[in-house]
Amino acid sequence: MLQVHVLREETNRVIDGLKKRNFKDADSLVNEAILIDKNRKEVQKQADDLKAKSNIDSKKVGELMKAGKIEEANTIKSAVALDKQNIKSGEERLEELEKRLQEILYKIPNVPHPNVPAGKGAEDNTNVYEHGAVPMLYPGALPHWELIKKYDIIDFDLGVKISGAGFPVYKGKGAKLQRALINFFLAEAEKAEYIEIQPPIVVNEASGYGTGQLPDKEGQMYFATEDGLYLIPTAEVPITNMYRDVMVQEENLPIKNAGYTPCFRREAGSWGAHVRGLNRLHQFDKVEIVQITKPENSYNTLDEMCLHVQGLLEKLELPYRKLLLCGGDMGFNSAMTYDMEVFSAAQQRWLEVSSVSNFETYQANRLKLRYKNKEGKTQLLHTLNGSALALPRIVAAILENNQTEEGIRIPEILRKYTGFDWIK
RNA sequence: AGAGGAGUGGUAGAGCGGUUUAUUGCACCGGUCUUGAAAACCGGAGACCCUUCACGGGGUCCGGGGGUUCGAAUCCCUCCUCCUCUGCCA
Repeated sequence: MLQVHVLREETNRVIDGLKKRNFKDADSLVNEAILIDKNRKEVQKQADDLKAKSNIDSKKVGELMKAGKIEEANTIKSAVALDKQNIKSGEERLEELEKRLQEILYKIPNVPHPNVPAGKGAEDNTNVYEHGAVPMLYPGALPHWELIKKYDIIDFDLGVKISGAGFPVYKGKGAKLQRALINFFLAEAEKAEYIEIQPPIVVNEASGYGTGQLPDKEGQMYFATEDGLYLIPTAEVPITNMYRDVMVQEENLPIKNAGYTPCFRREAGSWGAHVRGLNRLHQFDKVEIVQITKPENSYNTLDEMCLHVQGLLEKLELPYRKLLLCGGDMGFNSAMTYDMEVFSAAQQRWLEVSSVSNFETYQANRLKLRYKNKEGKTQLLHTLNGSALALPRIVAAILENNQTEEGIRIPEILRKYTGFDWIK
């Protein structure tokens, strides 16, 4: 969430920025937040002054009692009791105002970076880079949902039987390919000096709020009602929340973490025509990279993280393009996002396999994630994350792009992880 | 899961209803001394909110929340976490 003082001091920048997202209520929400905050300050001032007075009076009671002046003490006592009433009602109003302010702030998305183009949706994203040639497939080449049956490596029907749609079972070389990719991604992350994390894959409510899945997106997460825990939709949630309420030492920056986890998404309402096979699942595997940086470094870091992801795709010999998302297509929390899409040759479609974002202070403000700068001032840090990478669509592209009449060729770089060169 | 114990500033650890603006040691930072360092001595240190152009001032924070009281780190309730013992189980 944005800081109120930013709304107050940079009102026009915020409102103009939000308009790039097509965010309709920008004017009214921002102005309402400023107004409530002003009100809040007045109420707090009154309550604080009254508290200061009753603190002094209470101390006086103690002194008078000690001196044996019971009469005078009792007079002050009753005065303090009256002040207490007023303090209590002031605090109730304060609490109410703070709650209302918070609710409004939760509704305001992050302000896009100046370089983010305005736009409504996917059609307004900017293609900033393309790499690799689209492979020519032999006649009769198959989409991945046919290939997995032909070679018996992933079984959706079995998943339906034991869980439901969107929970595939990986078998034999399918399972090993999956495991090989995870190991490859983690090894590459380690080379890039990310510390590996194995976090819990269920999180509490506070963590959901910390990274911004709550309060709005609870419908997208699986929820264990008995224990009040959510299944994570991405490793971003547990990993970034490790730093909730943390004051980082400057010499420990930047923080670089990478983690492999399964991810769970209910995908309520997002099932449609293009979601066959591995294109969209309720459970999938992903390696996520997370960085926490000083504000002045975060955009260099965003580039660095993109290049890391691009390197992975190049090593896997997958043709890809890099998109700068427009305001309307960006996630709620993000100030700037690049998507990486691989070309899946049999489907003849671009598939999103990574999303790399800079949240600036938007998450850090909720998380209370800060450091002390050289002047000794406490400052919010910037958080960033990116998929490196999400597995299912990578698997789909590898299967489709590398198919031959003899079988599916495993990319060179993966062979030491899979232990086999072909799926036949 | 049951019984008992405990959660205090970076850390260790006092305080158990009003001289606490929370003792003190260690660690930390600054200074004196020293060629330099160590030791010694002196001094300083937190977070958040409000107020002020600024100096400063006020408020809140002793695991979280609630209560008793004129006044709570201190008493009561509740939740969380940790430790010990018992039970159960990968």
